[in-house]
Amino acid sequence: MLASDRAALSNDPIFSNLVPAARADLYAALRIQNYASGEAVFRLGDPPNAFCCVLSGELEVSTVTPSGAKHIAVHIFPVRWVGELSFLDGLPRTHDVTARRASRLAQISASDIRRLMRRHDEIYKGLVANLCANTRLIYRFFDDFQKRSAETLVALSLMEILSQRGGSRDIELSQQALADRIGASRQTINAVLSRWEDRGLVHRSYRKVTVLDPDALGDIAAG
Amino acid sequence: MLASDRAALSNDPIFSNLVPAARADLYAALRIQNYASGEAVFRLGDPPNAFCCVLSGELEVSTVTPSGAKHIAVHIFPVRWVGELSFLDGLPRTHDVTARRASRLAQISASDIRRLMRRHDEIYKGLVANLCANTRLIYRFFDDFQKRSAETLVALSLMEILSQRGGSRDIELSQQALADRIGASRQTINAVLSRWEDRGLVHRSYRKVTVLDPDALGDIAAG
DNA sequence: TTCAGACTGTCAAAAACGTGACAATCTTGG
DNA sequence: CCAAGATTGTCACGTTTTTGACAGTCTGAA
Repeated sequence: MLASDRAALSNDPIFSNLVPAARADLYAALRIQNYASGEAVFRLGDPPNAFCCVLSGELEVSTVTPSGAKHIAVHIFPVRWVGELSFLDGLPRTHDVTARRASRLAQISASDIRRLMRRHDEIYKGLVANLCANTRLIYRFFDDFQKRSAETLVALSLMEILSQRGGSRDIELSQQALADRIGASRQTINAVLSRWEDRGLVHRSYRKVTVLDPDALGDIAAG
Repeated sequence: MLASDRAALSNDPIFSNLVPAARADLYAALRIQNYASGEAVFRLGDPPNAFCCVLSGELEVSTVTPSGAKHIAVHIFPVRWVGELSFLDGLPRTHDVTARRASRLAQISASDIRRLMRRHDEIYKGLVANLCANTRLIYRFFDDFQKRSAETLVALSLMEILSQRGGSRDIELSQQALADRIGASRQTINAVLSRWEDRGLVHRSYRKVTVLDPDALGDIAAG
């Protein structure tokens, strides 16, 4: 484990203030692993293999629709944990989870996390807290996505991603990826971004959108 | 508590096989209450007042969109519990919950459910199990709703409701309620149901849709 | 029983969105 | 460096869906 890994973990909102005994056990179970861009972390329908924390990089949580299109449910940035649901109910994975770029993950194997959940109530409660946060997020998405124009949905998605990773206003997503996230066509995304660029709200570049006027985008998202 | 209430509770998938001590405490905390059609059970943003089990009737879980339209996230039928999320993370209600018809609820007050969660690990785990089930349901909705035609969405919703309450094939929802559930206009719902009635798949009546050919509807939902 | 309010059936016009196509541009691996 | 593959910009066309409107029907409460 690198110093940067420790630094990342210290910002973990779920487990950063465990009692020392639980923290020691948790950290002892961590295995750092690098994933290449495009590499699968979990697969839909699989029994759970691990509980993971994104230390750097970015994960994509997605499914494939019956017609073969990809639907991206959410993007996950450091420092967030993924994969608690299957350990809390014992059922298969609900989504594919893929590294969207070179990413560094702290993983706990299935047997270790089950042991840790049994041994330390705080760790069990950490998984529950993570599930609560994810459930609130998905509820909000589900409701926000109803009866909204493509323009509003793009604004909502960009604002959500900005809020997940403060700092840069660059959003490194292709127009196709944005389309897969909101269930629109690439051309519609392109048209929306074109209009916005003309108005000076964003700047388009290759596989990237730079938000220039977050307030205006927020207004569109709220509309 | 009536005999019918006890019968309903014995079908509860979450708490029906608790150890006797926990079950006795849980049942002692139950307060049966009747709600009139349209009456509010929870309200979005409120601190949690109770954890509830629908014994008879039907609840509607909804939010209001910025434009004032209602979005119905899900309908809840007997015997299901609602309201665990706010007790697990201590945050406000995510949705309005309303009785869609005269309904009978078994309720546990906020202070009682918090006490029971602390005292009986099995009861805490019951809330977690309920949250897991609800989260899986909403994940499935969120993914299923992407890139689908209104016709497919109506079929999906009808099939989901049928699966929640086996038995009758009557679905007592107005066309407006169906529209609010899938984020479409009432006229679109009407057109879809008209087409289906012509083909003999459903029968329309006042505030009600009767499914005549569930297999054909399932095929449409899968498309 | 009656009546107000809710619900349904239907239509035409307009807006939003998807599809297919094609050329130009950018990135990446060999 | 170069070529293959991915990404972008843009267009025309067709389809789906929304919107607004209005008349007729049904229900539930007074």
